[in-house]
Amino acid sequence: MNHWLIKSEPDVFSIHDLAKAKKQTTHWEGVRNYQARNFLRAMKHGDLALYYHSNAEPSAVAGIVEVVREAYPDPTAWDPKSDYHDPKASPENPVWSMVDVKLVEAFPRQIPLEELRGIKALAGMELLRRGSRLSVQPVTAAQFRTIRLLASKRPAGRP
DNA sequence: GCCAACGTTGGC
DNA sequence: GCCAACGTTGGC
Repeated sequence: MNHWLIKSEPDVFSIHDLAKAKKQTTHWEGVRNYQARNFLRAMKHGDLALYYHSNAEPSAVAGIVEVVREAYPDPTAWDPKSDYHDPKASPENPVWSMVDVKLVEAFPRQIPLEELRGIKALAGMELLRRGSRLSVQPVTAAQFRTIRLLASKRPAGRP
């Protein structure tokens, strides 16, 4: 099983929105970066992903989701009314893909980016790379485990 | 709101 | 194929 990290701006769609969604499941549409798309296409049913809130206060890992449907065409790409419209795309040539993800857990304590930066075991994470803005990215099983464990503990350095 | 970093576009 | 200009992402 592979592990991933997916970003969403909570003002657009937060993990709490996902918790309220039908079957706590959503289409992960709107990815318009080829590298991110290729990672979406590599996702397998049952893979787990960290759900990251970007452009948030604070930006943080907010929970975990599970891939419940593997990549298929993203119809918002050829919808001229969609914010995600791409004139290159059509039903015959979808260009872009999406997966379906289902909520596994909304962390009772979100892990802010600043805290992640202080953790040695996470030093190699793509998310922490300077200038990194990839919205779908792989994480190692060890990184995934480290963050999941952090979410169940008090913040580092507090009594 | 600013701006650095990055990806994409298009002229040549 | 190069690269300048532009648009976007996302931390701060």
